[in-house]
Amino acid sequence: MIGPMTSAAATRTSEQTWTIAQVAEEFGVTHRTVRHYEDLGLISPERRGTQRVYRRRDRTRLGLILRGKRLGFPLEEIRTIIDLFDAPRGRRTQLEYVLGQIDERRADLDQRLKDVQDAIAELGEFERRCREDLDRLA
Amino acid sequence: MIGPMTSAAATRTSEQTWTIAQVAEEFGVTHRTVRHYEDLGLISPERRGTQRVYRRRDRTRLGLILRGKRLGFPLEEIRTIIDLFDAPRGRRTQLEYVLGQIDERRADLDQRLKDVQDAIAELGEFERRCREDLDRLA
DNA sequence: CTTGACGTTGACGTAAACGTAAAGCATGAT
DNA sequence: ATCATGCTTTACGTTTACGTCAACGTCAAG
Repeated sequence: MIGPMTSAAATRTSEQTWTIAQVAEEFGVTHRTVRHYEDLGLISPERRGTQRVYRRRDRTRLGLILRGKRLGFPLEEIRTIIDLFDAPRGRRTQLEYVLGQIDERRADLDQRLKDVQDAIAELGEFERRCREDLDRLA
Repeated sequence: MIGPMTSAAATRTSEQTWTIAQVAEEFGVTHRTVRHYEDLGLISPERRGTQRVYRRRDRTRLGLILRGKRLGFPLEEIRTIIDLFDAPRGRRTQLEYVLGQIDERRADLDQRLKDVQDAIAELGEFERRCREDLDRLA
């Protein structure tokens, strides 16, 4: 079967769902990787019987996970970060805790931003020198 | 002994050098880490007899390595990148190869830049919602 | 000349992040 | 009914990036 699972006449108004093969394909990872993230508690798809059923929420989290990986964060840290987005924010103390965590994360990301910008700048400078060398050769 | 090695009356005009303990301390890593990078060929300090002698060049490379790590690049890839900076650029074909590599690297870094910017933006949006919640609680 | 303090080379250990079978269900198609 | 597909768990293997001894060299200070 091709395309999202719609279980025929059943849950049409309900949310769209995907199989593990579909999300793995979509995000360019293996099913093993997806299940590994579940083992670590980064995603928790429902079960239709024994099979995993992925919803939009799971795909969103998977996207956050992979972006976090591209930025070099370890999976455990990524888990605490994306859990933060779903954390309860009812009480004032909880909200203040969350806001504190946000500041920590931002400091981390600011460092990454500086790193990337510096790297890009140096690469540009290096390219400029290379082009100079190339011109001199002409 | 404290401070950089100056070998008393000898090489004063020569370059300043450091011991492994000094560079490790300076960059906040262990000596084991520094030697590991050497094993992988990311740095290659000279030897004064049996001991390693680090110069400015080695410290520069070490800085590049650690920044690459913060950006999530594997050490092997980092090696190819920083080797690029020291690559011979005498012939035109070599220069064109280097310029091609630069473009690949830049594409990678551009993706990282977008990732960081997106993450920071989402974090800001999330913080805004949290502050709204906090205001409503007041 | 012996003691530290620091440096060196193995060599094995480990944690993270999966890879890779192996072997068993479940379900639609023939 | 069986057969192929796809999903499942279990479990051991692998790679990366070091940690952690162990055992030895070396050199200035007491």
